[in-house]
Amino acid sequence: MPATDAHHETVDTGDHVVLIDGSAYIFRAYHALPPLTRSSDKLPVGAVAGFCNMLWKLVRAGQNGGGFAPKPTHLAVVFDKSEQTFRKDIYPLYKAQRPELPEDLRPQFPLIREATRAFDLACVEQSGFEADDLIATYAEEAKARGAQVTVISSDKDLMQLVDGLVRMYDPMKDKAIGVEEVFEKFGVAPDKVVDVQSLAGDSVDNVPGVPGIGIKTAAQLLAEYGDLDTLLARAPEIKQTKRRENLIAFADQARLSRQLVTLKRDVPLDVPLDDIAVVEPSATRLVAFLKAMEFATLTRRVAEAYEVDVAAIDPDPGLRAGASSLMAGLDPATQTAEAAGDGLGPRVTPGDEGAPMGEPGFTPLALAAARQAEATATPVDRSRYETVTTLARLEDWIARAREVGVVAVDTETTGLDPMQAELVGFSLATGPNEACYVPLTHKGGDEGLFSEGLLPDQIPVRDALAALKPLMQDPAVLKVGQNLKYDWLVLRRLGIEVAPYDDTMLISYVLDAGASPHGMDPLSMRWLGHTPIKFEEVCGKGKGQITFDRAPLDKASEYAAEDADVTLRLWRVLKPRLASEGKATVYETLERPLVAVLARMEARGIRIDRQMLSRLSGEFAQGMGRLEADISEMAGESFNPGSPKQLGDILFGKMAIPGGRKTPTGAWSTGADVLEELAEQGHELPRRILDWRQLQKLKSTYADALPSYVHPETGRVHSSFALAATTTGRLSSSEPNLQNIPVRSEEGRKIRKAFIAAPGHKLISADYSQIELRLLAEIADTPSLRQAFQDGLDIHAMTASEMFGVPIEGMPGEVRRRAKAINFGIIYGISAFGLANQLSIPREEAGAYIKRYFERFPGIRAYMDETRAFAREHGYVETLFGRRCHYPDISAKNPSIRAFNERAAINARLQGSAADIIRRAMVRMDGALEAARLSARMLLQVHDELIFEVPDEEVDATIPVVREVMELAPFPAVALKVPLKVDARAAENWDEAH
DNA sequence: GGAGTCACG
DNA sequence: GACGTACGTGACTCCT
Repeated sequence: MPATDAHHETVDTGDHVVLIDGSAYIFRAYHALPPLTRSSDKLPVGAVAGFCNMLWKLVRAGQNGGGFAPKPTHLAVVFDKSEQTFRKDIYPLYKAQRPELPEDLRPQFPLIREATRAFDLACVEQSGFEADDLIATYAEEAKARGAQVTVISSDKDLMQLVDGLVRMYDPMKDKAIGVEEVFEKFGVAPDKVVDVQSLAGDSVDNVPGVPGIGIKTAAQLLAEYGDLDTLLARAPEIKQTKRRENLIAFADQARLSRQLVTLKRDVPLDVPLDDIAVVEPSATRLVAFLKAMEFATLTRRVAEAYEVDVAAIDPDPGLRAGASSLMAGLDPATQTAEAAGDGLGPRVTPGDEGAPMGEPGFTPLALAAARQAEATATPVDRSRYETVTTLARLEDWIARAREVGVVAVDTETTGLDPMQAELVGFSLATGPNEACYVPLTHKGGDEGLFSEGLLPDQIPVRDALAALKPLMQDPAVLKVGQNLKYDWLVLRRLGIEVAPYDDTMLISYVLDAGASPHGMDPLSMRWLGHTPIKFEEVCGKGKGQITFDRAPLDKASEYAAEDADVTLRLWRVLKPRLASEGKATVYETLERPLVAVLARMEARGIRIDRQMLSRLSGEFAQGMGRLEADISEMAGESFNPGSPKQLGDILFGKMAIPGGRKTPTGAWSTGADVLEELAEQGHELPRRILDWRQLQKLKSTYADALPSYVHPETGRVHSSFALAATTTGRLSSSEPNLQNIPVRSEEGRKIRKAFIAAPGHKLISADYSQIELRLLAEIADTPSLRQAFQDGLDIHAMTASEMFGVPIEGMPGEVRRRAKAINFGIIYGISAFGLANQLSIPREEAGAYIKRYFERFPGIRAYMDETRAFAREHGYVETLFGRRCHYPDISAKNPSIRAFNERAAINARLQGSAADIIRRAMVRMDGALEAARLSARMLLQVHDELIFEVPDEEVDATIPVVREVMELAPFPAVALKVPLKVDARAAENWDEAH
């Protein structure tokens, strides 16, 4: 090893002093380099590896023509020592926004100091001073002695040091920064950089600057006025009103900023400049260190250069795997961060329209990766949350949200129903652990006549909402929620329409439907390795549960702020996956816009005729009473017909009727199919039971329950539509479920008649005809089926004719019924057993039908085989529009589980494509109606049907618009060969419109 | 809280 | 030849 000039101690002309900003290096390396871990124990060492490679290149400079000339004669790695610096003393907010250190970065700090020592290089830090001040002081002294200086850092705060003798060097971009580069960045020479920074401020370090002045303006002003002091003195001359006023009003703030950004060049150095001379390292010690780190390549290189035997040197015992406590404090989230990082390639599937670039919340991949890492690696620290009690602090948070451009929002209310719950407070998050809760109507104080029991120190609701509203509607700030439709509705009732927004639940749904749940707690566990506070821990559960406004405020505040914190972290992790997995279009076209569409539908609600339902309830009760009398007489005893257990005992025990089946749990099966069969054999009791059950269902689930859902103020029923509930992309409806209102039986349709239009209005029902069969013809590419749809044939009759050779004219009903059952069976991923069951025919016969079907309609079998194979290989299937439905058990060893998943996967492509189509129609519907100046409003969606409420006089004009939007919904994303057909009708009630 | 049943597409 | 089935939901009632 050719020796460095070891005699070199006194710095003078011709020397090259290299100063490395250690802390900055670690951060940049951490974010720029892959999350490398030591293989034996997963110790994170990415930054250390980069650092060692850099040091090696530096000390080897000149030996192999390396570009870092001249070779360093003096070198120090400089670190920040403590948080408390003179800058904090003059301005406490300085660097107050610094995020918590990522968990897998923290252990790398001591390692980097170790690495510096292993290279026998100086490691410098001094309490009370930032690394930048030390660097400035060394640079200043070296320069004074005529030496050349290189500062290894890309920190703009150091750019003020650059001049003819001092240059900077960006280790990540491998790029030198001289006077010219500084001018490019700041628009001024290096000696004016401080003045620019004093004016422009710095949001990262919390340097205030002068409002309304950025780097460009600052440079321009300085070009005109020379320097900061002159500018501030002559500020009254400035023409632009706002700028002039700000410069005068914030002159002191500018001067304070100058104190903050000006580097101290006269720190009394603990380690004198002469002591940082580069000396030859001990090859043994260096190799021992590198070996302990398990940097195979570098270890070999160093050993070769020094001509030492790697095998003869033991890894540093204090650092090698298992011997150190460096892993302590690392939590499982670190592993998650690595796993997540792996999925982050720059890969974007062609054809995907990608994440919209100009939109708030868009982040370049590299930054997204850094944020993602930070979100997962920074442990949740609830002690850092703030409970906001003053309007001024709320304004601060709102300003911070504007600065960041992305804010997570969560509302806390008195209940689960967004149409009725009252707002209690809200939380915001702008970064990991950077979250607050704003309590508004928490109670617990004395419930006096005037105080309403409100706790003190809460911002008046009106003031808080007035402050919040502009942020929630600011087009430049992305609002992130988890199940945002809830918060959207709560806020809309208070006059706030949130936009633009993202929903982490929906992002997860697009990426992982069928693979994992999308609730906040499971998402937090899965992606952050963090268990949030449970609602029950705050409000209790069961009978003793209290509303959120009565919970202890400290606990409530932590809970609420954490929800926003976790939501923002999830967004940072999940959002980049949309682009990298090619699902941004699915999210943007089929999910996100539906939040507002569905929220508006839910808010409208639908009118019901309570009197009619009450009358029906009485009718049903009478019918049940009569049946109960018959039933006890036939059974010879009185029992509860609603108890399957008791009924089973009566039918198959006491009466000993043969042909009973057992449920999977061993109980007698008394399902409708079983009772139906017994009834056909002539048994009277099962018939009565079936009738009784029907009435019981209609009475309890519909006639009695629906009126209880009528909203006290709107007088209408507001269902809730879930966007992320099914594996296939369908919506679901609940509380009440308005997607299963009876229609198949005469008695049941009486319920449907109770859904009515407002006075002067009609209900329009528009439904897709045979949409899933049409999609089967399309996706399975079956010409005869396609032709049948193009010719407008009766598809079931045509199927029957094709299979059984019966002419369509005069076809017996039974023949068509069988064909219809087969068509449905195909959609469900047919099995001989299932078809046999459905048609009550022997399995062999059903098998023969299926065989016949496959022969007559080539393409169907291939479609099913292909779908099975694809699902098996990928674990998911995709709809026509790219929605993914996951089937993790598709390769289960258990044949029945496997077959079940195969059928579900086959069905999912059809059901899911149909769901996508109606979603597209819904997204466009409001705009189309508005463009046609129609006031029709969507009220409900029932999978292939949309229900509207329309003024009488607009009915005729509305139907064609609705039909067109629905029939053309697939375009332009997909051009179907098979036409879609929509039937639409208007009437006073839902039954007659359908 | 799970099981059984049944309403819908 | 196993295995036990049509696909996707939500609400109500029993009963442990």
